[in-house]
Amino acid sequence: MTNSRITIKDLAERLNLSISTISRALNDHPSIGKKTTKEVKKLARELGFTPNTMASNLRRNKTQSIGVIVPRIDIHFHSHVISGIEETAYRLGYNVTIFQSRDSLEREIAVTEILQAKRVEGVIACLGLETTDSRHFARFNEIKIPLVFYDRVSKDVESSKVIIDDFDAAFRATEHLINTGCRNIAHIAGNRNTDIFKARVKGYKAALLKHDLEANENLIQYTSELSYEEGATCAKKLLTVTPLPDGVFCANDNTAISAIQVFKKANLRIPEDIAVVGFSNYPISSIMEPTLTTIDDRAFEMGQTAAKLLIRQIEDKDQNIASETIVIKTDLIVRDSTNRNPKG
Amino acid sequence: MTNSRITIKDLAERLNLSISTISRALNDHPSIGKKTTKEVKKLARELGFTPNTMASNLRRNKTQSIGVIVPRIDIHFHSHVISGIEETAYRLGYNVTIFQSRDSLEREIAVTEILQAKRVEGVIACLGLETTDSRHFARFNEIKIPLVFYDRVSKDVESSKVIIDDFDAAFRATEHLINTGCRNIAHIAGNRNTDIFKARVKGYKAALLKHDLEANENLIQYTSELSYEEGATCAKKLLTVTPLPDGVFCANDNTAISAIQVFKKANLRIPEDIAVVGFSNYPISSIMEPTLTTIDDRAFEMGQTAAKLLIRQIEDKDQNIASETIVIKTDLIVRDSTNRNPKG
DNA sequence: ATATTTCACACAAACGTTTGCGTAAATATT
DNA sequence: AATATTTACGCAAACGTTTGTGTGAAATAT
Repeated sequence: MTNSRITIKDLAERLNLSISTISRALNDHPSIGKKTTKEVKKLARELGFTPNTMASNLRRNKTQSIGVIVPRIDIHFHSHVISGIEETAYRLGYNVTIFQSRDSLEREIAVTEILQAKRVEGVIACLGLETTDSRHFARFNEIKIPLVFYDRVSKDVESSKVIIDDFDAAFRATEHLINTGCRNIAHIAGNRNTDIFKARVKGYKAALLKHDLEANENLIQYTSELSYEEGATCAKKLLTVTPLPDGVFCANDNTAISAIQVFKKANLRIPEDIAVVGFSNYPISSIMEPTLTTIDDRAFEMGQTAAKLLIRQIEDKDQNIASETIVIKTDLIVRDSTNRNPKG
Repeated sequence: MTNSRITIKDLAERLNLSISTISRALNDHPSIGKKTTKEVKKLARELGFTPNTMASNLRRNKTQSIGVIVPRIDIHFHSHVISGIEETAYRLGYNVTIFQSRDSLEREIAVTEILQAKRVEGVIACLGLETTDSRHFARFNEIKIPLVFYDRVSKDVESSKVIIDDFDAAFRATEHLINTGCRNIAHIAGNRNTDIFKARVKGYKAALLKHDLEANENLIQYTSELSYEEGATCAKKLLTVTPLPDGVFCANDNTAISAIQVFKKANLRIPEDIAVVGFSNYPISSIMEPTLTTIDDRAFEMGQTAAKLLIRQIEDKDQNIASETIVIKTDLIVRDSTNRNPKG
C-alpha cells in the first residue's frame, strides 16, 4: 500500500506542521514537544518514510561513507582487511564503497578522482603493484580528506599508515628456525624493489647475525612476485647448493608450499632434513602436510585498525589531522613444518 | 594552491557566465558553444574543480551506486563474487557499497533499511545462514528498487536470481566418478535444509540411478556446515562401511580435503583405492597432493552476471522489471584425485 | 531589406533536507 | 498584574547541481 517517495514535506502537510518541525522531530531535537515528536515518528513509520540521505548529505555536507581502494578484492589478505574495515565502519555508522585498482596505475588514479567527486569522508588504500609514484593521492590532502594506507603504503604523500613489522616478523621467523636447530638457513624473497619484502630480507639477515651465522648471499633466492611457480624454481636451486640448507624462511605461504613439495619429491623429510616457515597464514597452511609454520599477518585486525584510525581522523577534523603510523604485531604460528627439535 | 570547495558557481563568476551554462558546458550539452565549453573545462581543470556528486545525485535522483549484502566478505567464494560485481559495476559507471550480514538476520534487516535510505539504485544480496524468512527484502520491491540474489536466494520475495545448477554439477561430478570406474560412491553432503545442498544430493542420486547403481542411504553423510572437521568425521565413518566406497563426491572442497587426509592416513591410495571429487575449486585444490578434482563454481562470473543483470534492470526502469533467473554453467576440473582409469 | 530560423546563453525553479533566527503562547518570576 | 523566561513551533535560506523555458543576437532564408 505504501508508495515510492514520501518526504518530510508530505508528513508536514498531513500533520499541519512545518517541515522544519518534522525534521527536528525525526532527529529528536529538544525544542520539539514530546507529544509532537511521537506523532511525527508514528506517522513516519506508518507511511514507510525513509529520509532521503542524498538531500541530508548535501545539506550537512556529510556522506557517512568511506572509500576503499585495494588491488584486488579476491586476494585472501585483502578480503580479510576489507572485512575488518566494513565491520568497524558499520559499527561506527559509516558505510564503505569499494574499488579495485587491479594493480593498474591508470585505474588507481581514476578511482581517486571518483572518490573525490563522491565526497567520501575518508579513504583507505593499498597501493597496486604498478604504483611507484603515488602522488595522485595528494589530492586528498589538498581537500583535507583523511587518508590511511595499509600494507603497501605511499612514501610520496603525507598520510597515516597501518602496517605490520615485517622486519620483526622475519627476524622472529628466522630465529625460530635457529632455535629449532637450523644452522644453514635459506630465504625465498619477494620483489627486491618492494619495501615490505626488503624489510623481510633485513630481518632474516639480522637474525642470522645475532646468532653468529653467516648470511650467505646465494642462500637468498629472489622472486618477482612470490608465485607458487617461482617458489618451486627457487626450491630447486636451493637443492643444488652445498651444504644443503637445513631451513628455509619464505616470504609468503605460496612459495613455502611449493618449496615443501619440491623438497618432498627430492625425498627430503620436512622438518627433519629441512624446516620451512612461510608468511601470511593462508588457510591451506593449517591443512597441508606437514602443516606449515608461518607468520599470521593479522589482516582482519589491520582493517579494523585502519578504519578506526580513519574515522577518528574524520571526526576530529577541526584539529589538524596528525598523521599516525600504527604497527601491528604479528604472530608466529608454529606448526609441523618446523617441529623437529623443540628448544625455544 | 588549490583549495577545498570550488563549485560551478565559482566558475560562473570567474567567466561571467551563468551557472546553467557552466553545468551544461561541463556535460557537453550541444547548446553551448564549442569555444565556451573549452574555456569552462579549462578553468575547471585549473581550479581543480570536481563536481559535487551529492548535489547532482539529489537533483537527478540518481546515485550511481549499488548495494551489496553478503554474509562475509572474507570467504573465498564471496570475495570472488564481489570482485566480479565491482569489476562490471565500475565499467558501467556504478560504484558498490558493501555490507556484510555476518550471517545475522538482525543485521541483514538493518542493512536493508540503510540501503533504502542511501537510495542505492539496486541491490545484490546473498542470504545469511540465519535467514529463513527473507521478507525484509520485500521493501525493495515496494519502492521499485531492482534486486538480484545470488547463490543463496530468497523464495519469499519476487526477485532476479543468479545461481549455478547444483543438480547438474553434482550429477556430472558423480558421473565422472562412475566413468572413472567407481561403483560404490559415497557423498558427503551439506546442510539438509539448504536448497543448494539438497540439489547436490539429488544430482548425486540421479547420476547413480542413470547408471543403475544403488543409492545407498548410508553412503550419504550429512554435515551441518561442511567444515573441515566434519569432513574428517564423515570420512572416518565411511571407512567403516562395507564394502568400502571406491569414490566420494563431497559437497565442498573442505570436506574433500579432510576426507583425503583421513583416507591417506588409513593407508588408502587416492585415487586408486578411493577417488574423490570436491566442490568449489578452492586454490588449495590445485596445490594439494594429490590435486583435487572439483567443480569450479564460477564465483567471479557470477558476480559479473549479477551486476550486469542488475544494472540492466536499473536502466530499463521504465518498462516493468521482469524478474529473471540466470543459471551459470559450472566446470568440472579433473585432477589427480580421480585420475585412475581414464575412460570418459 | 525584412522575416524566419538557429545559436548561445541566462533565469529561475526544483531536488529534500538542515538550521539560524524569529515569534507567539505558556509558564515562571517579581 | 506586569515583566521575564521558557517552550514549541514556523519562516526562509542554504547546500550545489540539473533542466525547462525564455531571449536577445547572429545567421540564414525570403
